[in-house]
Amino acid sequence: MNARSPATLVADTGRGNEAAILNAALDAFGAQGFHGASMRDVAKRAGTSLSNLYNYVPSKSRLLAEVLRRANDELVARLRAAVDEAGDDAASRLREAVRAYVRFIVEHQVAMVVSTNEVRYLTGPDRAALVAERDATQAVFEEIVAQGVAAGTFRTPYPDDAARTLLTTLGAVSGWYRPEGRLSRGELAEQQARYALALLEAPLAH
Amino acid sequence: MNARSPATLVADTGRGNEAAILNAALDAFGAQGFHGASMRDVAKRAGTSLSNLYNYVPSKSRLLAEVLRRANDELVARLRAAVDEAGDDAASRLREAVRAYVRFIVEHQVAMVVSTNEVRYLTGPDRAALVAERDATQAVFEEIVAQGVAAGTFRTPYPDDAARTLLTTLGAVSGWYRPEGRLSRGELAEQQARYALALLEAPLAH
Amino acid sequence: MNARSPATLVADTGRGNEAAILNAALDAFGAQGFHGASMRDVAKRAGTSLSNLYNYVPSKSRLLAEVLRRANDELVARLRAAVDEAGDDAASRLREAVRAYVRFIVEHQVAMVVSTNEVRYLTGPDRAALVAERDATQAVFEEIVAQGVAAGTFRTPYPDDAARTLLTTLGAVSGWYRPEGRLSRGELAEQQARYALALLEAPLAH
Amino acid sequence: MNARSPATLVADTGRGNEAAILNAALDAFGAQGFHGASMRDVAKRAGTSLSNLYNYVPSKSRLLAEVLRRANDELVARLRAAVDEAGDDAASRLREAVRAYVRFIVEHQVAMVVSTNEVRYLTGPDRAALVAERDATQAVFEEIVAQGVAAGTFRTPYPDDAARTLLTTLGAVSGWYRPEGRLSRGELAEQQARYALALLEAPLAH
DNA sequence: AATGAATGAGTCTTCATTCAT
DNA sequence: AATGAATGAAGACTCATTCAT
Repeated sequence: MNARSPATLVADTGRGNEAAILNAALDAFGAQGFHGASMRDVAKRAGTSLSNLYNYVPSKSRLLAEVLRRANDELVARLRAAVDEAGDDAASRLREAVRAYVRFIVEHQVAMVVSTNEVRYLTGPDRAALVAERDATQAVFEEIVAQGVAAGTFRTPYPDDAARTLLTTLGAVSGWYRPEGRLSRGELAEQQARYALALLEAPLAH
Repeated sequence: MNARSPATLVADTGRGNEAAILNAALDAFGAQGFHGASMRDVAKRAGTSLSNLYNYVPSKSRLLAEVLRRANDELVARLRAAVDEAGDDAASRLREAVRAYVRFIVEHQVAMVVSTNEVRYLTGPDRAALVAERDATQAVFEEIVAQGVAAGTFRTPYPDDAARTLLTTLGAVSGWYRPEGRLSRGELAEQQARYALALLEAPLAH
Repeated sequence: MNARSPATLVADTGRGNEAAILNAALDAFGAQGFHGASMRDVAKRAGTSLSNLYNYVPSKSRLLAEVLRRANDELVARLRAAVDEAGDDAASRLREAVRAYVRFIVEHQVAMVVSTNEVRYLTGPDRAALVAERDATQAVFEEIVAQGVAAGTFRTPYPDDAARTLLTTLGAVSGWYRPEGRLSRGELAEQQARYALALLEAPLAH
Repeated sequence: MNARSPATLVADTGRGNEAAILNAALDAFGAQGFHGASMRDVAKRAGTSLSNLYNYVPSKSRLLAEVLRRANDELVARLRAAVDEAGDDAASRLREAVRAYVRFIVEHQVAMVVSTNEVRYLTGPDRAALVAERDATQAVFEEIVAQGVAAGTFRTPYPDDAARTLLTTLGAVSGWYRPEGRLSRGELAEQQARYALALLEAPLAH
């Protein structure tokens, strides 16, 4: 799988059509929304029969939940790895976090779109689990912001809301990013990193 | 209607149940999404019969279109008024635009949520019309950014994408704003204005 | 409607297809059982479309409940009327009750069959309501039995269980009665009345 | 297995899961009816997989047939044995037959319930076979009745229908019997025997 | 004998929409 | 402008059954 091509989120799980189904669900929900996509649509995309879906997943909403869980797992893992490998100072850690985030969006745009738009249709424990994972993502950024503010690197007067604002801004990238767009992946990451630092009122070189 | 309380978007139109239906549609689409809400849901919320809906609106998608059009009209009007009344310099015009935007969100949160999440389900001319209106909104900000960059007030190296980023960031406020939240409406506007100026790399007083 | 021909249970209700639907449901449930009959079957029998059913009834089980309720109402009403019109002594009151019961079975055999076999598929309040009505039916007989025992007319040592046994025995008639059978309606009633009196150990003329 | 506790109908057959499956089917059909119970339900109750069912039974309806056949075999066998061991006179033979019947119901209530309610869903030869067995059961009672009538012991004017009425009355016991009920097994048998004799208008000691 | 994956027909129910009144 | 009745297509999900292993 070329790193440049939009990778499918779920690799073969060694269990029949499972991966195909999860990826198909992601695509279907991305293209038509959770309520706009039917289980038949998903089955068609997965190249299997409608009823066979239910050998893998007990319901449509659990299918959404499963797909979102996997997407978030992947995102969180990437973020943590990126931050861990970055240097010590807040600015470079932030930069690496943003880079990883952008990379995830570029490679799994649909996953991000679905993640952003369809979580609201989760209910009960599935919703709670997802919210918890989102909080974990946010915590990564909150910690960096706190560190930078403590060090005097970030001078924003609203550090408390900054991480959330950052995340929604970043997440929104999945709404308009096009592979054939003006900016390369690297430039996009650079741009978003600069936006992030500016938002936090880090001193910038002009 | 007290300006502080969440106002209904559509005031009485002098045509039977029209306003009730449009507002009901807004609420229904906001609560369950376009495909998740049924015409029956809308009728119930509007306090009328299912079939009577079709005396006012020819189809469900036209209902969405109509509702979104009104929301956008209102938003654009407010933005233009705010910018016109502001001073001449880019920074204060931006500040007023952000203020107006935040005020709209606070007063018509559901309208903003629906506007953000459900446009994708419009098709054909309805979609085109809406996109055009959105572009008008964006143009307001683009013009301010261009002005500020020309005047050297905004030093962002990415002025082209800045307006869009600004708008999505602002729009996202509708996703988390709660009337009972920590910040007052004024403080929220102030915060968002500061974020905006920071993003554009306007010199800030520390 | 000739009293000799099997009458439909529900007469025109003045509300569209309602009567047709309820009678169709009765027939369908009678012929194939509650779970064996599909809503499509009911619709077909009623001469309307599947979806139109739901303009009259919210669910399949509520349809069963409604049908059973009406059948029981009719039965109870007939029983009470018959007993009221009978003389004072237990034996003749019993005889009239049995007669009325048999007449109901003959005229509404399917209703009785469904009533006997499909109540078990009711749940919740629908079940409770039906059970209550059944108890009302049983109470009619219990009272007669108690009266007869008190008067010394009925000498059974098991008066407590007699009413129930009587009712199930009578109800079972709906399982084998055939209009073209050996016994006329009157003879059938006479036979069942004699069985009933014998069961209660009333002195019989030999 | 304690004779007092409700025994499973089918003992180990020495063929893998066969007994478990047949007993599970009985329970499932008893709890939800033939059409209300799915093969999946049966498999779950049997503790095996859905597809494994088909290694023992070719279809759902044959499963019902098999189960009913075994139940009836057992019942007929018990009846015959009881009658054979009884004395010569009709009254005591009837008494023993009723006793055996009640004992069967108490020990295999579910089997009786299914037998009563679900035969109607059999078709073709399965149905014919079952009907034949039922006729055998009825014949046992018919013969006793005939004998008693001939001897002047039973004075009912309707001997022809008496056996059937007796059997449905007895069978209905399975519909309301509860192990924790007021009457012991012996008392229940006694009560039903008395009902039977009364129905046949045998002279009773008062 | 046992399983998990697969399927096509069928389940109940809801959909957006139309029509007669 | 307003309603209740009506409809055909589609919704999610389950059915009994088969097949490869």
